[in-house]
Amino acid sequence: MNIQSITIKDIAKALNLSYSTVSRALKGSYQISEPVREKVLAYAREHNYRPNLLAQSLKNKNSRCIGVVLCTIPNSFLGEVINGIESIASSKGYLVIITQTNESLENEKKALDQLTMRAIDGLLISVSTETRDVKHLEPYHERGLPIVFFDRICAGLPTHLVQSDNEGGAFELTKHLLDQGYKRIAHITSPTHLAMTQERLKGYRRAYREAGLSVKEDLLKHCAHGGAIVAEVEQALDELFSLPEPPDAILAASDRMTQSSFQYLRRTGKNIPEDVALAGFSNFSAPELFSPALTTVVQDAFEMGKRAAGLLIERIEKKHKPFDPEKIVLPVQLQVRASTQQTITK
Amino acid sequence: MNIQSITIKDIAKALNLSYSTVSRALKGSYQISEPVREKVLAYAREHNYRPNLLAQSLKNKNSRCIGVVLCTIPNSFLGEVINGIESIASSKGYLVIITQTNESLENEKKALDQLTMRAIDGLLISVSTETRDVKHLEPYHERGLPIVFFDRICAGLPTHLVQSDNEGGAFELTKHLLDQGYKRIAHITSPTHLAMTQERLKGYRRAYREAGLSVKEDLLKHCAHGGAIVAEVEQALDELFSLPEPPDAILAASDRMTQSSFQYLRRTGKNIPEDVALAGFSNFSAPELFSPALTTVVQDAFEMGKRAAGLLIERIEKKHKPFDPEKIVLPVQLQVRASTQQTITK
DNA sequence: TTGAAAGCGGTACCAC
DNA sequence: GTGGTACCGCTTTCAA
Repeated sequence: MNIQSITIKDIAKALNLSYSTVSRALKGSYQISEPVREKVLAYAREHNYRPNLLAQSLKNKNSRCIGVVLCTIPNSFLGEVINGIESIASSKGYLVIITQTNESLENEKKALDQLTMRAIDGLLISVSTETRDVKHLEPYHERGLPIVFFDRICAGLPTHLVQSDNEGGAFELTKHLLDQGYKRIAHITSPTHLAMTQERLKGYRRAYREAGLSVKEDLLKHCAHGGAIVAEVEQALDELFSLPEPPDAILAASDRMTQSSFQYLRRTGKNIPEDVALAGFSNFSAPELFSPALTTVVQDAFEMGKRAAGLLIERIEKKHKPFDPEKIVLPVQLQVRASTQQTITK
Repeated sequence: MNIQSITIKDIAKALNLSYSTVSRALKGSYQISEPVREKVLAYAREHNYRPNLLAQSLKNKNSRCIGVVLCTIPNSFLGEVINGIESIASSKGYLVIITQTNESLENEKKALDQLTMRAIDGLLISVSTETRDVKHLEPYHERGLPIVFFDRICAGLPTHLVQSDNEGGAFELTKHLLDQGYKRIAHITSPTHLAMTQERLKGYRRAYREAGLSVKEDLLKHCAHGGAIVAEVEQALDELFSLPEPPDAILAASDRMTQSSFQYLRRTGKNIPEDVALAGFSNFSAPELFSPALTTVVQDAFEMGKRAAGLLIERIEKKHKPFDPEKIVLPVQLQVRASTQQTITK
């Protein structure tokens, strides 16, 4: 479909000018006489001239589009990240194209294919749970596509990274739970090969260590699809509560895992926080409206989007200058609410 | 940025063929000899040939992209609609480009501009609260851009519409509240000029009428930004609870309004459902986890996306055939929970 | 069956 | 300052 009204050639013919003159006039080129410029601009305005961005992109080899790859759009955390990205991108005149992986590496590759065939100027990516390395990204990186990782970063490419303080968040949350007297804190999280998972585990372990306690490995559960499938979270919980010593607290690694755990506990008649405490990395918009109100580690999603987009666009626009890969770690915020506060000490 | 490896011309030169032959071979054109075709395909595969979609689009005047315009991405209802759209679009090989209006007509126009300059093949749009007519869409429609309205439809264009049964949903919810003994049901909703608002009001009024009661007009509150701004919802509630006869129930028209109302009631110490009942059009993923569990009218968001995308792509692919504008009204589902069930009758 | 060439809409180099 | 023209990568008509 092409909704083009008139082209540069039409203007040139109508005004008896050459294509190049019209093109220059339209771009406000310095050396075009005032009268000609005005004539062109007036005609263009009057006939509602609109440049064909496809043609421009083809010629200029840039599209003023940035591609975003993430696992899923309907997600309170990622939704806000997207808004952060858009706020920066649109202010700089970039269109944002979002693609979803649904946690599949296959889809991730397809998305990259689609995006790059359309000549995006840069890429923001939060990898899928299935992604173990950056092999599929290397060809693009080598050809000069600016890439910035956000949220779920993946090592191996000398480029910018923007993420939350996963280690710190997990540490604080675990410490809080231990302080509240919970001792058997189950951690439901993503596959170990993800850097994010490792970082959170590190914080979790550090809190135990600093409390002089040892981690029970059977309380660590990894969901292959990062909680995207409710059944995998339920299975993890089934296993946890079948243990000789079941957990007295659940630390979930994402919105989806937190919610599925919540529903599970509710359904199986466990009282929160008396029987089991529940807390998670979560950006629900109203965690205080849950019953009980939910303790969360909140990430600055909007800021993450802004920073990632900012770094990406900077790289795009200083294309040929070398740069130092930056790693931005955004602070997270522990919000303690009723779901982890027991009145009596165990 | 262009991540192109090799072009058709490269292949042609390497194989000593003409551009056109290569182009045809790549497309599997019928009249290309088997050996030539295989040679081209093999070479292309080996050298990782990837077509330049921009060039194809420029030439073919179609881009296999569809544009989506909606108010905001981080929204549980619209997020699911997007997924519905993507499920159909990607299965048919279309890339989806989503743009947000944030409830501003100005942004809506800009988004349309961006999308059409990039030659989208079709448009899915849920208009902003500020949008009163389709004037800004007419030029595109007239030039042949297939358009399908979804969710917030806007009359005036002979095209497909996909929406929820707003009238029925509001009717059922209001009837339910009346049945529960609530008499002064406040309705917090969007501006009256939106068709959706009118339809819901119609259902609301019908329920009152059928119950033999008359509607108190001072219980109807319209939020100019559709609830996007928390303050406007709070102001509406302030006004409602300053009335000589304050409401005993709140019927909110969207997720955002429902949530803001919930927070307001909580903050001002009103008990739900004893002091005030609360219910709304809402697609929260876990309304049962709220305290109290929330009565909702749930829309089939995913289906809405699927149907809208399906109709659009059908129109795109049968471009020149005439068509009958269809209006699809999807059923909604009333889910009664604790927030509207009082134990004692007033 | 294959090739030559024009053209999609714009840009930019090179002349004048 | 302005014009002529080649070219971005691909498609397609027309000829051979």
